[in-house]
Amino acid sequence: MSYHEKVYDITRQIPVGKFSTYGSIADYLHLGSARMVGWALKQIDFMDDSIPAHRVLNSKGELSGRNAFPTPETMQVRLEMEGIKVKNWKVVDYDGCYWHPQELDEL
DNA sequence: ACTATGACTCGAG
DNA sequence: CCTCGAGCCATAG
Repeated sequence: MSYHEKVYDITRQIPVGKFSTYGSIADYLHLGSARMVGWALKQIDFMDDSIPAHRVLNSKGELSGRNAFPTPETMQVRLEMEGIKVKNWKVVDYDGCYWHPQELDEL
């Protein structure tokens, strides 16, 4: 299983109304670099739109990948539809919506 | 083999 | 809030 698939696998498991970050995913999968997560995610839009890539943000809760979507607003609109408030390209309630893949092991 | 480029991150100023 | 530098590593040319 390539690391892209692992990234997609984790991304698909992010709960609705929550978001995760490149760093936490890279850390959970032991990729050694958050850049790899971002790289893997940008490959998605043209191969599988069932992956909620909009729920993966940078360490500050900012929508750094908005430009890779059809329109920059797509990412924010999807997040707000799921209940995550976004202001000036960043999550308002960071601590309240943050989700770490580590929680998969605690179930 | 080498360089440049990221949906990145963290600390310092 | 913003800028820099360093560390990161798969991919593209």
